[in-house]
Parts: sequence; structure tokens; C-alpha cells
Amino acid sequence: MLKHQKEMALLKEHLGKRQLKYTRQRELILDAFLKHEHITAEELYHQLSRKDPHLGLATIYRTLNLFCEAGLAQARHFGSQTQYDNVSHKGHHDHLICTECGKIVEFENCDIERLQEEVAARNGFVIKTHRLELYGLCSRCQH
Amino acid sequence: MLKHQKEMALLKEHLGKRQLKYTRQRELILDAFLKHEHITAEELYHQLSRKDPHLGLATIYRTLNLFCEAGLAQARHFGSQTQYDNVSHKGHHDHLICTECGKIVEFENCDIERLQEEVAARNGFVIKTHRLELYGLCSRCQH
DNA sequence: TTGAAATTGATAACCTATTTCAATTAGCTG
DNA sequence: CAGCTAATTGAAATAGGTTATCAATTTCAA
Ligand SMILES: [Mn+2]
Ligand SMILES: [Mn+2]
Ligand SMILES: [Zn+2]
Ligand SMILES: [Zn+2]
Repeated sequence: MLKHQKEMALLKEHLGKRQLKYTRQRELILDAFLKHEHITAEELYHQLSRKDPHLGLATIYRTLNLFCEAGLAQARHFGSQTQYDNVSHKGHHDHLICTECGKIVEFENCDIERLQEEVAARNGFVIKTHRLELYGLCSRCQH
Repeated sequence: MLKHQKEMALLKEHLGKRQLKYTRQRELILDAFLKHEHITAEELYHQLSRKDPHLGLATIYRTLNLFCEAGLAQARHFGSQTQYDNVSHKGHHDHLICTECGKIVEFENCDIERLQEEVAARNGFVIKTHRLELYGLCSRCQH
């Protein structure tokens, strides 16, 4: 019983439709990527460097962008870097960020999500993804 | 009757408290900045280059960051650049973005804003700013 | 097995933003 | 108003993250 069966199938389907190839590197990167809820290209690079010291950073970026196109990942600018979210991870969440100490709290709120859908519908949009970040002071930094 | 009286006063107050100076460049940049709801450093630079060809891009960046500290502006990463939002523009708004054609719809939703406050309170945070962006397809791009 | 087309890794290029530093300027102080 | 000191400026260098280039390699359909 192989892991990530479903996501691998999705990727192969995407590749097949566009005459793209299923390479050793893509398999390696997919496997590592799916272990995280979200990760940056640099983080993946350092992690995979141990398994394959010749894997290039450019390949990581190219592959993560490919995953985005295939619907497996979702890019999100966060700070100075891009976080690639693992779409297959259920439990979508948003972020509460302390601008003083950097603390980050992840949260989910169905009511907000529902209202977002309503706003979109009212404007004729169909939402595919979204991003909600609340910036402020955590309890410790308010003093 | 001068324009931007209130914002200029706010800036001067901020400067006064920290031994910072009110310069010709800061006045020029403030004036141009306040004419927009949001703008990038590069856009401001091109616009102001006509009035003062010697104004440096670094000064624009430094000044916009100063405005953020003074509470007049709010930085927001958008695409590959940073948008500086004009806080004095009433009608805070969030964005609905079409990933296909790039169309952007601005909206406000008090219920969402209220729920955000609740989430923050529940986690002991005090929100200072936030960002909500909904990505999807506009009505024209759904076909 | 073969060959065309896609992919890779190394590196250069790119882009936005910040840092450096010598020259200039703002804004007290007397 | 002149003099002084610290803040500010512009130009250019630097930084950091991401993408483009290109020769060598690999995939996969025929
Ligand atoms: Mn959400
Ligand atoms: Mn809002
Ligand atoms: Zn904090
Ligand atoms: Zn559209």
C-alpha cells in the first residue's frame, strides 16, 4: 500500500494531458512536499539535499509551481518568502500573527468561510482559494 | 485651505516625538501618496520623477515605511510587489481577485470583520490590521 | 531500441527592497 | 540669524528570493 496514491494519480493525470513527464525528481519532491502542511522551496531543498545532493533548487521551484498548476499546492506569500500549502491537507486554516514577537496562531472559522462564499456569489465569483491574515498583538505583547 | 491637513499633522506629531525631521521630500511624497487608495513604491517613484527628477527610489521606500510606522499607510504584499494602502481612505476594503483575467473587486463586509474580532479575542489578540483576499474566477472567466 | 521532446542542474540574470556612505539639510541653541 | 549636530538624502552597492538560459541527460511513444 503506497502512500500519496491519490495525489500521485492526480499529478500523473495532469502530466499526461500536457505531454509532461513523470520524473524521479518530481516523485521525490512530491513525496517530501506531501508530508507538510506548508513549506517553502528553500526548506524542501535543504531537506531533500540529504537524499539527493545533486537536486537543484531551480528544480524545486519549477516543480512546486507545477504542483500549483496541477492543483496539489497553493502558493502564498508570507513574509519575504512563498509558502506552498499542501491542498490535500484537510483542515484549511488562516493565521493570527503577532507583529511584535512573531507568534503565529492558526485558526479555522466556518462562519467566516461561509460569509466569504456569500460575498463572492454576490459578485459573480467562484472562489478557488483565499487568504485571511489578522495582524496584531498577542496577549503577552500588549503590555 | 490646505489639503491633507489632518494627515500632515499626524505625520508631524509622529516625527516630533522621535526627533525626526519634516523634509521637502517627505511632504512631496505624502502629498502624492494621499491621492491614491493604494500604490506601489515604483508607481510613486515614476509619478514623482516628473516633479523632482532627483528624488531617489530609496527615499520613496524609506518614506513609505515611515508612513507605516506613523499609521498613515499599511503595507500589503500583492503579487510580486508591496502595495501601500492609504489608511485615511475611509471604507477599508478587502479584495476579490480573478486568477484568470486579473480583475479585482473591492468589497466590505461588516459581519466578517466582526467575526475576525471574535476570533482574535478568543485567542487573546488585539487586531491592528488584517488582510483578506479571495481568489477565484469572475463571471466572465468561468466558461 | 530509437529519437524527438521534455527535464535537469549549474549558473547567470532578474526584481524588489534594503544598506552603505559621503554630502546635504533640518531644526534647535545661543 | 549663525553655528552646530544629528537626521536625511541620492547614488550605488548589496541582499534575498525567484526565474531564465543552455548544454547535457532522461523520458516515453513509436
Ligand atoms: Mn479560511
Ligand atoms: Mn477587511
Ligand atoms: Zn506577541
Ligand atoms: Zn476573470
